[in-house]
Amino acid sequence: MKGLTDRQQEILDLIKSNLENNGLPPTRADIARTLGFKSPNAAEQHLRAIEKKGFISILAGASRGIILNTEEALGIPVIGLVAAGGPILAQENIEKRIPQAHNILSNKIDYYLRVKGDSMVDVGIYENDLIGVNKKNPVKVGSIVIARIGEEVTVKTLESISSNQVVLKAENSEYSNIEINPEKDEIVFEGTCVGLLRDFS
Amino acid sequence: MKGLTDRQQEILDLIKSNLENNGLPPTRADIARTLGFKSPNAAEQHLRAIEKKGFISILAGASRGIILNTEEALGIPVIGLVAAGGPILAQENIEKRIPQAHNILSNKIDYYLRVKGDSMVDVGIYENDLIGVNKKNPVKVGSIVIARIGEEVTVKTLESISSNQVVLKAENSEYSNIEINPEKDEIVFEGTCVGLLRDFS
DNA sequence: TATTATACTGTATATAATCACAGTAATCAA
DNA sequence: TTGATTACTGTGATTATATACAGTATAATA
Repeated sequence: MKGLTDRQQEILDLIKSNLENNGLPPTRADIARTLGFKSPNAAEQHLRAIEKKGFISILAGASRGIILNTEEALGIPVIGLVAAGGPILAQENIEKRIPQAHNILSNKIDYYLRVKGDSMVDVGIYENDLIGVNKKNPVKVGSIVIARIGEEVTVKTLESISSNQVVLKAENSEYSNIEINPEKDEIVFEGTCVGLLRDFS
Repeated sequence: MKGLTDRQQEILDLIKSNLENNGLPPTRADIARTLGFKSPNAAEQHLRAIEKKGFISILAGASRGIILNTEEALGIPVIGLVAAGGPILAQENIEKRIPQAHNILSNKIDYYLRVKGDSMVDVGIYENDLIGVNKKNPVKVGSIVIARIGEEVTVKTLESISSNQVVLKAENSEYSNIEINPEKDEIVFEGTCVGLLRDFS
């Protein structure tokens, strides 16, 4: 799945905004009109290119038959138990997907992670809550981070960080801090916590 | 906005499922095929009737030009400050709407209410969280209820209830319980808390 | 250097889809 | 018992839409 050109991206965005604002995909003529093409065939050919790259599917013969294949359309993955060893977002860790509805949470969520244990109750994060994780947010002192230490994934507040010591703070007085020497033990920051979902039973 | 007949409801449901599963609205022929009509015109006439009752809009001349006007399509209202006196869901209380994406929270959410104050921190409900409120859930002892006492709306745990005393418990040791005699003071249960959304900044 | 991909215009056509018109039949309210 | 609403069949015109074919031009790739 290669990357889209600027023009192709523009068309993909147009399809998304059409779906969002009007509730249906655009026609070739719609696209041509909006982007100023004089021929609907220009839109047709762009759509073919975008389909070839895997971002959409085109239903043959159907009017407005454009289906999004983007991650957004699939939904945001919910990660339950993380299998030891592999990457968090590996297929086998995906418990389900939930529709991406922006505006629900204001920050970009790459995936949801189901909380195990009660080490963060003092900041209102409870067992079985889903925390929204952003992979690219800069990890900074004071933010709640998702860290992988060896094969274990944990959620803690980043207390301090330096070249030879990382301190992760559990927000529960019954737990003690985790201190890691990154020169000796492997620690990877998977992202920061930017949102939270909770179901009451 | 009158109610739909069974058949009309069936067609509205079909439109919704088509949108959800295929990402685009059905054609008249699609509807006819799915429901076993021998004429696409049967679908046409049902759509007109549904439009007349206000549940959809039909875009003249556009293929698949069916737009949902249902509450689900508009999104779930988010209630900020509740104006004194009026009903919670009054237009002026609606801060914004967020897309209804089922699967996000498993329970039915009628509206979201922005939390004021810290009276529920001990059960992990913080100021500015959005709590998902279900209006029809049976109010029972132990559940978190949204209650209107006189003109004020409050979120508390229902501690006990009888004909002459309702006890609402603040989940914060710095607050004391609220005791109300429903024979003297007006108390209305607006719903129960079934979900929670939080944004981390 | 030939080839492929990108980014279009322009024309044409088959067919997908809306939608009007003409009926039939049953139910329900005035 | 007349009219309105519901719930369809059946036909066909009109138009909306997808999509093939024939070009032009530029930039990147092999």
